Amino acid sequence: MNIFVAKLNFRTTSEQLQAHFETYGEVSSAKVIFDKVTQRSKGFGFVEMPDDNAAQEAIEGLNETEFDGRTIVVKKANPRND
DNA sequence: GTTGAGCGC
Repeated sequence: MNIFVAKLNFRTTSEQLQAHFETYGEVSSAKVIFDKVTQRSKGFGFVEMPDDNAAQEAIEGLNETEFDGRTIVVKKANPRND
C-alpha cells in the first residue's frame, strides 16, 4: 500500500517518517520528497507498507495527527506512472 | 536562512 503524507515539517527526514509509521506496522520504504537543487523538503512524502491492513490502520491512525511539531495529512497515494 | 497545498526521478 502506497501512502501519501503531506504537510510535513520542512526539517522532517525520510528516516523520521519511516520510524513514525513503523509504530503501526512494517514499513518497506519511506521517502520524503526533497528539492533537487536546494535539497530542502517539499513538505510531503511517501510511505510504502507491505501489509494493507497495517497501512490502512496507519492512514486512519496518523492522519491529521501531530508529527515533528506539525499536523500531517495521511492518505492513499495516487498510482505513479510506470 | 522564508513557506503550507499537494502526489515521488
